[in-house]
Amino acid sequence: VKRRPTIIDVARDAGVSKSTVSRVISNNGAGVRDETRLQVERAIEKLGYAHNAVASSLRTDRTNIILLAIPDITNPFWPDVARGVQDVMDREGYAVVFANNDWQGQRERMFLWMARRNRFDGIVINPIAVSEAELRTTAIPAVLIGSREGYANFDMVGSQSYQATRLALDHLAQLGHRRIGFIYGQGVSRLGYSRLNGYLDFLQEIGLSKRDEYIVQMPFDRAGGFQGMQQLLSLPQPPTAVFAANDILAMGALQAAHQAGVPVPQELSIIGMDDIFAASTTTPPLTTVIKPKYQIGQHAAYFLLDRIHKRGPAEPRRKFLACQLQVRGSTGPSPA
Amino acid sequence: VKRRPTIIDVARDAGVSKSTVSRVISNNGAGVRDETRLQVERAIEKLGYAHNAVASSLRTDRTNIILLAIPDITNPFWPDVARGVQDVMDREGYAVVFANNDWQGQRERMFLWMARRNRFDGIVINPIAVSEAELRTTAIPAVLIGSREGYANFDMVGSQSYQATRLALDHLAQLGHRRIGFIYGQGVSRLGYSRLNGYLDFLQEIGLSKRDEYIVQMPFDRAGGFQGMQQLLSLPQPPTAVFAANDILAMGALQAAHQAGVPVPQELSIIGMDDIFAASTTTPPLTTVIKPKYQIGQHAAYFLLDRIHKRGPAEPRRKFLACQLQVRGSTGPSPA
DNA sequence: TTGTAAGCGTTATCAT
DNA sequence: ATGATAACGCTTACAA
Repeated sequence: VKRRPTIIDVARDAGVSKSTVSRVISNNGAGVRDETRLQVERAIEKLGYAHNAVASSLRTDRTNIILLAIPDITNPFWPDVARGVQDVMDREGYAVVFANNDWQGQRERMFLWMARRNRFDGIVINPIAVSEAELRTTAIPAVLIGSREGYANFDMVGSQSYQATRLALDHLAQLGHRRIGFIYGQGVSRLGYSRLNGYLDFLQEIGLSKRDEYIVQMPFDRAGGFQGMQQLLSLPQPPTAVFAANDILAMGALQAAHQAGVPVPQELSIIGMDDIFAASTTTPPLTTVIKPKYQIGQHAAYFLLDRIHKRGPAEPRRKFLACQLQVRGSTGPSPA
Repeated sequence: VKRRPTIIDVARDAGVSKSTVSRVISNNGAGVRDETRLQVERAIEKLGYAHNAVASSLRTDRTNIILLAIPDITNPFWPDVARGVQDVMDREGYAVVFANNDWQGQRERMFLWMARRNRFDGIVINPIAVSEAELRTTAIPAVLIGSREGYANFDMVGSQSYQATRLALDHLAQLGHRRIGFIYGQGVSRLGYSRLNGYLDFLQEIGLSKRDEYIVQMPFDRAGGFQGMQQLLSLPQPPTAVFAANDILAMGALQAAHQAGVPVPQELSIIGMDDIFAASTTTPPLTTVIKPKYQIGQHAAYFLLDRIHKRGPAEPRRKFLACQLQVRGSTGPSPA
């Protein structure tokens, strides 16, 4: 029976005390004579010693693990954000693990509890069901991705989605569209509301009346976009342009138009949001609004680091990055 | 200054010993009088006590966390597999966290070290760079997803990809195709080799000579498929059918065909592999080979649980699930 | 059924 | 620069 070696075994083999071994390992050798350090390193090598982070965490109360909680790993929006988070966190020595909840609130809670029980050092989350109070009782520094009402005490990083909505709708209006549909996702959250508001405000501003049948809410995935568009196309007077709350929905919508034989953009314009990679490869390529995904991830990481190290202002911070219109082939002049 | 409460605080408040508190928490009350248990539970509630899994793990040497290491979170193949793993692991009380390495071997290693240092209980991995030896020194029960040469000591779960390749090529051959191209991914690994072999064997069997210019290796993503197809189309005598090693590549290829104005399937047939959701929504919808993704995940979890609990056979186990042809619109009779 | 006490493998404090 | 020693918060024999 061979136990895993501990620093005590290493200390014995190197002929020093375990404190010295610990110094070599965690302060990477600061305050240790070079010769001694080498001795210890040789012993570590020889015994195949592996640092026990669990014991270390118990003592230091830090794990160097960050949880990134997202609803839908299938949406290519997230990997870009994740890269931003990881690139920053990596440099600071944190590992970022993903927690995908598949739009299930229960799963989201489960992961939050796991993070708490295992004393993860921070959380970056796009919340779907968890309340601010729950997030607070987690007692782990957290920053939110996206814009949410009712999380006044947390840092938040997202994009200017109201502005982004306007960008999209303005584009359609300038092309002469007057019958503009809107497809957005349901989820348990308020996600999409700022876009819905942007949509409603805009209609009013340019003097169009709201038509309830032009607003459809569907599951936040490609199939949802597909269904949503089918529903819009089945109307006696379908819209000539459709704004989808994200590219995934828009791609589903585009697919539905294809299947129904409606030419895009000649008879129907479709615009999305996010600018995921796939948006550029549809037929026709999707007009959309570019969201600074990677930067969102980076800023979330910066905020989180400040929280973890208790530096920076105590009040919650907000950062909403600007978006940009990306015109491609799925939008064109209104047929009317 | 308010410390986080420990079982000692709870014990004091409830007027019992900390062993009793521990029993209430971890054996969920077995061997504790109901009355005492209630007392303890009240104290837990009152103090807002949260179990410290780090301390617990140090003692028990178990964390109840499983690492799922994958190369490319962007590929919708993985979420389905992940769901299979999670659904099984959930029931056993394990949390599954994702480690996405973006095809970077260094990242993969980093996560493996994290899993080791933090004493994760198991690993499900689709390895890209890490060797069997490295995986072994991790000293954590692991099972591999996919079929790989040179990991003789590990359980492996995947699909019958050689058979799957034949399914695809047979379909093309029956449609009369004689000039069949092959696009596969690079990655650092041998991934795709069984498919390459299947391809070469098949050509030989039906009496076609291998044409090197028909075999292209590209990055394992949509852009790779796009480029690969461009390359094939630029040949003096391009293939009439292309087999792509997965749907992502196939979708990129389809896109390239569209852009080049080559009608699919009239002048060019494209077949993929995996049957990710998006494959059914391209124009035309993609003919592909269905892989039992969810089941692969489930079986990997079963194997892993057996390893963790040291039950089941000691020898490495293999499970390769059968695939199935899914004919859609992207394949048709050879134009020749 | 409950309590006592000995670890688990570190890090941090204080001497030397 | 190094060593002794006391935590960190929990689980688990063993005893009562």
